[in-house]
Amino acid sequence: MKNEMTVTALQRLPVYINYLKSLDEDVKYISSGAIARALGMGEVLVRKDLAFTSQGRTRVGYMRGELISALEKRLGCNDVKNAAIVGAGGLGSALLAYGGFVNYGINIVAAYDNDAAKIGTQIAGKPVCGMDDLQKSLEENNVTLAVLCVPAKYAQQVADKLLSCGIKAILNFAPVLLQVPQGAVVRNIDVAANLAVLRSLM
Amino acid sequence: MKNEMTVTALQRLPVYINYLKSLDEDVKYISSGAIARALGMGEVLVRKDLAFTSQGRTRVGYMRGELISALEKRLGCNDVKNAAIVGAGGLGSALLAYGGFVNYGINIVAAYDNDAAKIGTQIAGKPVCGMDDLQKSLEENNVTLAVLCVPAKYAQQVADKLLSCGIKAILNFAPVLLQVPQGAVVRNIDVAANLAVLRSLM
DNA sequence: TAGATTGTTAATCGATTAACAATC
DNA sequence: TAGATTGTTAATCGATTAACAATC
Repeated sequence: MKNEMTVTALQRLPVYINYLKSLDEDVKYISSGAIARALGMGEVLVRKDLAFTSQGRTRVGYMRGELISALEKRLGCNDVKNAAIVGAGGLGSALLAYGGFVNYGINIVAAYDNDAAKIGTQIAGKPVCGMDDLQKSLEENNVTLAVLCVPAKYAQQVADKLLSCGIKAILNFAPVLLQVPQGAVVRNIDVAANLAVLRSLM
Repeated sequence: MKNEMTVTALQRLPVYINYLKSLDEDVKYISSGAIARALGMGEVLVRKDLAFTSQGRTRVGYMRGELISALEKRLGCNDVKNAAIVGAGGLGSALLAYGGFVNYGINIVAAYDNDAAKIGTQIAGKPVCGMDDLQKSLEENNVTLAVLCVPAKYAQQVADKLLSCGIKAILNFAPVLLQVPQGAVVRNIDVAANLAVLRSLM
């Protein structure tokens, strides 16, 4: 299993996983051509993306279950990783309650917020913690991955604090380009921008 | 102002807008080089992206306010467009309350849901409507743009209904590849997949 | 066997960057 | 003027697709 894979290709793995899981249970094997047609992609690209799994069998295709497992393994879904939601507003609360992360071996353990009215409460069964003694709390919860759902205005300063307390990767929903030190990883999701781009494609 | 612009380039326009708006008010002019450094991009790419605005002045750069206006105009932020949130669960409710869409001239007018307990109520001052007589309701609200926040299981069937009732573009949060007819536009945001990809980049 | 399918090498396509003339 | 900056043409880089040998 070779490990050189571009981010572009990596991003397609969840797409394959979702599609493969959506198939009827009695679909045991599937070819690159069938996947490509279903997803509107070129079949060579599908084969190239899936080649690392060594699951392809000539004349047969890929065994669905094994392929899903191999893709999940490549994405790191096997070793469960804890994550925290930072900012327990509307979006943060919704993500706390969202069950979709477990599919990728991600365990949302807590939210962090500095609203005294929220601290100590639970949302969707998960505790809302304060931001004092953040480092200790993150260590106790074994969290190095954060989802940042604070207002844009505070995003950079909260990110700075998170990174200084041991967070290594941030999924950022604020429409702000975070400045982070070498070694930290950030991905951005700007919902409003996505909707604006969609509108201009109508 | 030329109009041939790839989706790739189009997606960068909100990034420029956000950055330019974040600058101190007394920054009147800015060069492509300064923008590039701030955003970690190549400066030629910035110039290419901004050339359509005809705002660049040699030796001077771009006048910030005019540049923002030109970018907003290109994105279509000027003619305000109505949109609906479909699925008034946690995520849908959070998006109803989110104020960031107005920056792009998008007006969230209502939510749609088929939970009788929610229909007729308001969330963040916006009405939650039922899905009966959807076509009429969408027409009355003048909505052709929808944000789909229903569980994956129902995403395709709800999308079908939306499209049959006049919706032309869907921002889809369900981890499902929607099958839509020619002419309809879809963009997908899979939050869990994004977090999984981020994790595997740590 | 013949035919369907994989994986890889070479070619193409599209996006970014380099080079540079134009301008103020 | 000299120097800073733009916009565009040509070159490069990276990702996708075409061609094809290998295989069962």
